[in-house]
Amino acid sequence: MTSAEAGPRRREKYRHGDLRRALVEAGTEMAREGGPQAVVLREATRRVGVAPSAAYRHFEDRRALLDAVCSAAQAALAVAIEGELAGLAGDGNPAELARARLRGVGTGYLRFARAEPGLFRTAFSASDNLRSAASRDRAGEGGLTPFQLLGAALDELVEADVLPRERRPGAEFLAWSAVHGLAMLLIDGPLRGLEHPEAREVGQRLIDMVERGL
Amino acid sequence: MTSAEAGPRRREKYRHGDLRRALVEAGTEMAREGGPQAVVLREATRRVGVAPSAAYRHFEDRRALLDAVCSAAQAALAVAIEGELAGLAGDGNPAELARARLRGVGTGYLRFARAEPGLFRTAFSASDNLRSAASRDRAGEGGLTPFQLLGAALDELVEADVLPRERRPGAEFLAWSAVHGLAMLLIDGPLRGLEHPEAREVGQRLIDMVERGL
DNA sequence: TGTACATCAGTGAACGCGCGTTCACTGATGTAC
DNA sequence: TGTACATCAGTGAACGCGCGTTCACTGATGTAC
Repeated sequence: MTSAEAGPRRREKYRHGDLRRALVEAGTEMAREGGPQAVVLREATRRVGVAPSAAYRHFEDRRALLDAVCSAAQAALAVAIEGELAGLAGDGNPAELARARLRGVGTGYLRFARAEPGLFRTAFSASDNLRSAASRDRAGEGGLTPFQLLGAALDELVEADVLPRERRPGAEFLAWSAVHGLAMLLIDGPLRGLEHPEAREVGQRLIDMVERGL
Repeated sequence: MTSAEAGPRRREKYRHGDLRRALVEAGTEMAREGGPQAVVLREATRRVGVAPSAAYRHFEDRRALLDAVCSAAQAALAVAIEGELAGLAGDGNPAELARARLRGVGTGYLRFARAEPGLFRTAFSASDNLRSAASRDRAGEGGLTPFQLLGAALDELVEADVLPRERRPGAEFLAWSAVHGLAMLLIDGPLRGLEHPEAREVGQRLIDMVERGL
């Protein structure tokens, strides 16, 4: 920032300036293409145009880079869910809106899994280190992680008297299980290759089941 | 077989006799310890006590070995489910029995995932080649794959007039999604490390949700 | 404003590793005569 | 029953590969005087 001219190729300097971010972005692109396995430290430095050893100024080891990419993937999932929720209009009835928001979380989740299977798989390749990482890094624009977005939707359902309060504790694990499981079946399992309308339909049926069974 | 004495170390021969099976067993043991990634061709030959190249008499490549291990893992899952079903007594009421059998499928599935996370992950690391493999190799004692066991349980539910017939098509994907998703959360996800009573309880709640919502 | 200097982000060469796969081979086995 | 032989399952050495990681280094940067 200081007094650097806003020249076009100012990144071609000896000091990169933002190598950490650049490596995470390269790693995220690789995860998008091939899942967590494809996040290769040497390849990331190659894409950024830097020596392999340079990565060790910013990450302790390969796993630390992967953890950062994993956080980025979770944030991307959160953004996808937020995008799904943003379209929802509250036309009066709060119960209906709360229902629609829960469905939106599920729909956004499934949409992301199908659109970005590599990132989706990466988002769930957590190491134990990551559990203690700042949730900020795994959050979307609104500051909530995917899991927190689901929790918030369930809270709204309780507020709107749709979900009995005594059913609320632990409900996120039930809803998440169903949607997460379907996502896995759609991208890696026996439902792999199901095309858009059918995938969407089974997704809606599943969300129906959750709403009814919760 | 022919005229070999039933000596103790007859396997120490130059010709192994059943190398294919031995390699699949070694690979399965490795999968048990570390999931599909841990199925390493060279290591399998090492464990069996044979040269690496010997594997190529029985498998086209590493992926073919992994496919065989994957089938074995699915068969093990089927056996676990069968074991869960075997304990069920039919004391009259066929509707109750059908319900109990569906729950048994889910419970066996979850039990296996928690008891054998490596094999469980391996069972779902299917390659496209595997889709055309004989279902016999992926089946339990009764000849049904895990998926077919679930389908059969749902059929019984229809027969017993518990599940409306028009709800039956595609129902296996909904039930499977929920249970599979919870299994993933329990072994790799945020519910990792949940101990037996709690894990069992959330499993039962999930199965309740499926029964109610189906 | 000008110069000396400490800092530390990135370099480049090297390491050991274990993998999957290939190839010409060997020798125990069971069969044909 | 005995011998010659074809078969083919397993050998052993070698290959190229790309990985993660280390280490002594260098030189652009910003700061202290």
